Amino acid sequence: MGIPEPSISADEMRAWAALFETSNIVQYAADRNLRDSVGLTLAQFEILLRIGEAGTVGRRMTDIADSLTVSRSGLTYQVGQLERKELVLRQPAPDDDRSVIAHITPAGLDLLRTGIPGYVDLVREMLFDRLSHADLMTVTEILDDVRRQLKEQPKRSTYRRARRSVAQAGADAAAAAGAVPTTE
Amino acid sequence: MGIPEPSISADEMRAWAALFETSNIVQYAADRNLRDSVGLTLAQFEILLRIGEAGTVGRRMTDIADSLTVSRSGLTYQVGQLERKELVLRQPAPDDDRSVIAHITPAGLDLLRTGIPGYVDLVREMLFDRLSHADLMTVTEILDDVRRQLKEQPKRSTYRRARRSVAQAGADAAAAAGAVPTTE
DNA sequence: TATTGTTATACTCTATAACTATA
DNA sequence: TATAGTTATAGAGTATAACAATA
Repeated sequence: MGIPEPSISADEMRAWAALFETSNIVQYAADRNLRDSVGLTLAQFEILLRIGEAGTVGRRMTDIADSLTVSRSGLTYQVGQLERKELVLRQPAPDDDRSVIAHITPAGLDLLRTGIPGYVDLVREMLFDRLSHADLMTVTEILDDVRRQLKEQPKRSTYRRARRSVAQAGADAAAAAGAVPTTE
Repeated sequence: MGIPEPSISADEMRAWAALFETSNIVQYAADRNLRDSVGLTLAQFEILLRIGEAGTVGRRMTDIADSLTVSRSGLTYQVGQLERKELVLRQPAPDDDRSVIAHITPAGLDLLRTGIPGYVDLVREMLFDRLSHADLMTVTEILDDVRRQLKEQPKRSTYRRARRSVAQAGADAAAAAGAVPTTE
């Protein structure tokens, strides 16, 4: 009766549900928060963060795409949105005429300065205030390791169409990680 | 120079990045996998899972919306898609004439039977094969606790528009968790 | 009056593939 | 030939608010 018994253990499914739901809840809240505070979606804010982190040298489009859950055409669209708001400026790369470097503008920097504190507070309130520091470190160690493994995979921007296996879909998706502000 | 120093510790930010990216990578892969194998998005598959889990009694629309990252109008749209594919059937609730109960059809059950093994395999390959059972249990305990706390918040379906604080956005988002197949 | 669910509108985003230009 | 990036098109999804019906 009902759906078939999954071949995965109940423990594993609870783990996946906890990871999945916790992450989604916080991401959803962050998206709402950022739309209100700075008028960008979480995805756009992350892109801007990546560009802002690069400082004055800017960042290549492909380089950005490789670290995010966007296809290259999707990135073109989103960076276009940021450029329309004058938060970002695109310029041809000096060394490779095929490449484009995205630079953050003063307005873009201002927006980051406005948005980051709320973003960071939200994540802390929803996540870290509910965890001991020991638990925090434990989760980080474990998940950071998994994440690193998943990212050691073919880049999404280089991906070429072909019949996909589950493994390939996984490998492909490894490049689809979202950006997050780093403290360094 | 560059973006301002976040007020959150580097440890905390690494934790958030690990959680965020790991979850996104696997979700992205699962979405691709399910589109290929059964022609549904991950979001649609989750909705179908929730309805399927309810068995022959079906499940109220609001009840479904409260456990997912969809607004009620969004759920109406997605369930409409599922109904168009004849995977689901909507009927008025016998006890409350305002309510609608979604029932899974035989075709819907077949689709779940087809899609679940690949979904489950993918999650295991990407996540659990890289974790010891002890680590798995540790992460689950910690995150499951956080998730439960986040979900003890006002329901999304009941949400009424108002000026939002960060805390409210968080509370609101607590209802936005994604569904995951349970083994029981 | 509050809740359930749907609808309508407009908009944002994504997928896909084709296309240009450079390496 | 492969890579970088853009574009074009169409379709999918979302947010918002308004709406009808019932509690």
